[in-house]
Amino acid sequence: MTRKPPQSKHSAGGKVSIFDVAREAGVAVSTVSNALTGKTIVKASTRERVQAAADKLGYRVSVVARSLRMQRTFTLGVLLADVANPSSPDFLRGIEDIADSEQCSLLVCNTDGQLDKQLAQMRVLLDRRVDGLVLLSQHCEQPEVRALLNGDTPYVMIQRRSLSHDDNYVGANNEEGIGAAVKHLVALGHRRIGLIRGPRDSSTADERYAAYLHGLQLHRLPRVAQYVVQGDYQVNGGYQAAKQFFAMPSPPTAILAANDMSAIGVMNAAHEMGLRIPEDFSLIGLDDIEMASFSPINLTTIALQRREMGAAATDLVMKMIRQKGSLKAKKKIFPMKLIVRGSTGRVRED
Amino acid sequence: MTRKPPQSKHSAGGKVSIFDVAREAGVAVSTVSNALTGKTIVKASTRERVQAAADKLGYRVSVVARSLRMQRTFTLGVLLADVANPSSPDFLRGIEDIADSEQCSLLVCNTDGQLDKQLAQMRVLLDRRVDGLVLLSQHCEQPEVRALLNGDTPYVMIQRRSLSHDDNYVGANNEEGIGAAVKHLVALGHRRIGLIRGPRDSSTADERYAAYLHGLQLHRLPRVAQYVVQGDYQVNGGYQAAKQFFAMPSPPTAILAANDMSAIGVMNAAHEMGLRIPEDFSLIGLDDIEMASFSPINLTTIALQRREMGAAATDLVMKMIRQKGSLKAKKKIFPMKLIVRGSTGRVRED
DNA sequence: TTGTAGGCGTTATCAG
DNA sequence: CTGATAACGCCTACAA
Repeated sequence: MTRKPPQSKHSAGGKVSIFDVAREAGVAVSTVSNALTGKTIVKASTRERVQAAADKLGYRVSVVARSLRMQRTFTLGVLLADVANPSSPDFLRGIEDIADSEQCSLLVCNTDGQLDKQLAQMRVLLDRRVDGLVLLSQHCEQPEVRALLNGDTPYVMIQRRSLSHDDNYVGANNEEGIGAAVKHLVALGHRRIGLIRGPRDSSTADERYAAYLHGLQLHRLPRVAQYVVQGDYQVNGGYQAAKQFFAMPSPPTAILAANDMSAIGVMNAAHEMGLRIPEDFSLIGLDDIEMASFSPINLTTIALQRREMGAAATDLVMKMIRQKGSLKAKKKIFPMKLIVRGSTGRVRED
Repeated sequence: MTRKPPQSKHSAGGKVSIFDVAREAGVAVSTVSNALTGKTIVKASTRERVQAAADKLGYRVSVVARSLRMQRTFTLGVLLADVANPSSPDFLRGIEDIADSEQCSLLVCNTDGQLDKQLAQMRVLLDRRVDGLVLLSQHCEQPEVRALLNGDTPYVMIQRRSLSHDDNYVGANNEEGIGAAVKHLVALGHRRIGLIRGPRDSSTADERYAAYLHGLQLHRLPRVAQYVVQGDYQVNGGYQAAKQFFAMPSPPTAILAANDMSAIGVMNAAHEMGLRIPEDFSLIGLDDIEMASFSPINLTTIALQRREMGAAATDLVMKMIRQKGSLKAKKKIFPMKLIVRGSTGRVRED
């Protein structure tokens, strides 16, 4: 029953609050709230008066206060390995497309692929009470990660699928993409096809490896253990792998790189060793980052619909947010398409 | 087991609050707050008890509530033209470096270089009460922008300087960078140097244009109006410009591109026209994005310390935040360095 | 249609 | 050292 001292306790800190607008417009705060959030319940004339008062005072709603009250922050957390990786921004744009249309903002974090950083960033995001989480190529089997994901914050995985848990998941049809690539190479006469694998603890890298093996089998090509080298999705990994390949007595005549960046690494190595592409060997990347299309690179690659995937993932999260968590995990798999450019050619006659 | 009987008015929504921890630990909420935020005022034994209770309940502070109370969101807003531009992520990493170390998160927005989008995003960021703003290559002279910047939210401009206002500013020494490039070309015997300009309404593009003119003057080269073509910092702009150049009866023997992406556009055009670099003409980019160093590109370019610039800018904002706005605008100019690679060579003897 | 009051989860201010 | 309590700015029953 403590009656509040109902006068000018507000507008003290310089910032103008909803109270000030109410006073200026001569209405109650609830009316201001209703008017400004476009509720049809307020009379047009009242709304105009409120709007005028708000404009006059330069009032801007505090999303912080609204978030606390509504238990909703209109914010999504995005976890990337690295924004600087050329394929990340495309996913991000897709995520943003949907987030924007849903009045949500994006809290973007880099993890550099390190588990401890990922955990720290996830905790920050959760403490900030983001409405949802979009996890791009993140660790997803580690128990600490699962523990954090166990809360009631909706999330979706992109390009990393858990075997033991049923998550929202957006990925690509690796079987299809890699299959087309192998087929393309075989058609050009290649029989010794090297693979630069993606990093460990990556379901996507595993899938692609399996697809590669399957491709070989399909075309009755021998499996040569040496022809599979571990990469890291980076230029350097591709460079090292290429060095390794070309030190072999009988090197592959074609290389399937884990991604375009790895393929670039191969190009660097080739240049250094005086090998020409596709005259001396063929090369296929994966991602179809913009760079791959530039004349000097001109890389045959397997395209990923990154922007669409980001958008689809975010769509899924938004749905879960709206449904208050009572939505069972959905999966969405996007097609992959082989883009033939200049880095592949007929096998050289030895 | 996670569900508790609703005995208190708190902990109703499933989320455990500071009240629950207080009850569990048998102390007051204020003590929990003090203990968990590491205030030395609490006795060690109490702190441990509180910590144990918090862990047991899985308590996580609500940054939302804290933000409302403290009038500080520990959030910075970042405005980019486009994350997908290869130079953006490097700035972003620099910004993140500092933000992370200051426990701040980043709200990242794209504006696509459009004024209306920029204004909308700024409003969103301000409504969210970000502690500070980092504006990368954004419009900064428009009155609507100034009006928004007029509030008490600290901000810093990167690569866009206002003539009429005294802002925090982080930029690069364009005079130095362009100067070195022109000098390099002149030393190689070039006397017809073309410039692909950056977009309009960009102080940086203006500065670089001025530096180019100054460079010509310094080496007593004639100013040829035709040799300056408008670009857009994109591949296509560079492509178009190159087409324009090589349609001239006496085209430039060297091209200075507004940035590396424009230079790539020139490379694409050259390839199409059967022109070789640097045999037929020399090319210099600007930014030194990673791509520029890849063997197939191998672009001579003017390097920008993007990550450092992002970090410096964020440092400035953080300082302003701490000083509660009573800090006069600072400027920081970073050096630019010419990186000579394979796209420049001696002028061809005609 | 409009007004009143309570509470979202914290931290800061005091009083013990 | 610890505890009670008042804001922070907003939305939303519910009352008028």
